[in-house]
Amino acid sequence: MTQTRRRGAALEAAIYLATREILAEEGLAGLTFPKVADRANTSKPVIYRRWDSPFALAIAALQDKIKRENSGRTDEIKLTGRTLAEDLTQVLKRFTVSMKTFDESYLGSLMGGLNKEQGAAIQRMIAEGNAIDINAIDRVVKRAQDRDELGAGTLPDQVKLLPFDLLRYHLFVNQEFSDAELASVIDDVLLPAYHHALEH
Amino acid sequence: MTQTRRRGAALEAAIYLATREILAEEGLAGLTFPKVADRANTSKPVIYRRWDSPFALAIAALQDKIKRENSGRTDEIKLTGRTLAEDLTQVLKRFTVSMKTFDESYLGSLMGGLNKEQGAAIQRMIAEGNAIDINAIDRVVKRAQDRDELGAGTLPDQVKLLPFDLLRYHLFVNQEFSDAELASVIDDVLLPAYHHALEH
DNA sequence: TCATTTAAGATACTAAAAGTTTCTTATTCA
DNA sequence: TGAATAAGAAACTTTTAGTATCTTAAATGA
Repeated sequence: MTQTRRRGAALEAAIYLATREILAEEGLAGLTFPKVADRANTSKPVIYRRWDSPFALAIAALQDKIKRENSGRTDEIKLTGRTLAEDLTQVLKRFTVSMKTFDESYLGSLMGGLNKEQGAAIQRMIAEGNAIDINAIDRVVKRAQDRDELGAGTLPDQVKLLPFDLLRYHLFVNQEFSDAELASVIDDVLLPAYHHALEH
Repeated sequence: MTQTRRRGAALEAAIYLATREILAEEGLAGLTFPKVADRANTSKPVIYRRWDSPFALAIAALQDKIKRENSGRTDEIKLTGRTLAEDLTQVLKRFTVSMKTFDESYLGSLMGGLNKEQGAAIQRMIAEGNAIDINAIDRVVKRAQDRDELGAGTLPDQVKLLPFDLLRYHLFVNQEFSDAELASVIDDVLLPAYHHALEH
């Protein structure tokens, strides 16, 4: 057996990696210091000396990953599109990519302290809710068409679901969504979108 | 001391209440049977006899609340608006209300196995991200204005943040967001909204 | 109303996991 | 090469989850 002993940055890197693996597999609820020490092939005191709580370690581990894989901020992209649509696509695609190493691990790991089957249970509930919400929008659009406010045709499902997704997101992250903001979304986003898709 | 002993429905109601309180305060990670028994002024065996896991109890407790406070489905509302905007407002306001007793407790509690200060830490990160994203959209809009694709003016912040919020939501709930869907959001929602707000 | 059944609750116990202390020894650096 | 620093092993304490047993209150029904 090679008598080697890691320390400093190399040791911390191993601890962060182990932490992220446990987070991915078991979520925040399953993240304990003994498990981390075990998985990183080190000992408990090493972990206890450095961090105060599993949550603090989780934050550190994820920030470490972001630092390593820094894929750039959305406002530092070189924009090369020739149209508004192309520029928006560039920004949002970059955002999606960086989110996948950020939110997915970061918020995803932290917020979703769920395992596989638990996640599946939640998925079903969301799917049921979506069907109901699409229905609701269909009725609203039908009424608008009947009174000749909108032309014929149908909206894409994700356009129908957009306001519900948006409101749910704000509830998730505990951000207030005021009546004024709701009115703005309706007036500034939904109405233009509906009229664009369902012109006379 | 009154020698009274609850059972059946009354007992379960107290257990559900205790469960929801713990969920709200400590999240799913903090939900344990002994804590519930203690808080509901009953004993551990009562809980262990009825449920297999804290997660199962959490689901039951939240479904119980939904059953009690059933505020109706969004597609069963009596629509009375005289315009598309009014109908949309009715649907989305009702959604917001019912979400507050559904998602907020339901998905919110389950997905966010976080306590108060942990939630606050996440809040700060989101706020930082938002500033960056608003910046990115400002640059995109500026370029479009420079090439005379859009007129003068500014978009409301929540309109700028909308696509980012939407993408984050989908990552949260682990729903794929395909390139085609992204393109549809840009073409069918964002472009009409931007043109509407920033007309020549 | 009283005997019988059912289920709640108290208590003590077991098991497992978290967290701590102490000491040894490998690594680093002057 | 020797002193300082930090890693790792191991034994220990504390806490908490989970279980088993028994007593007794509440419901049921002849």
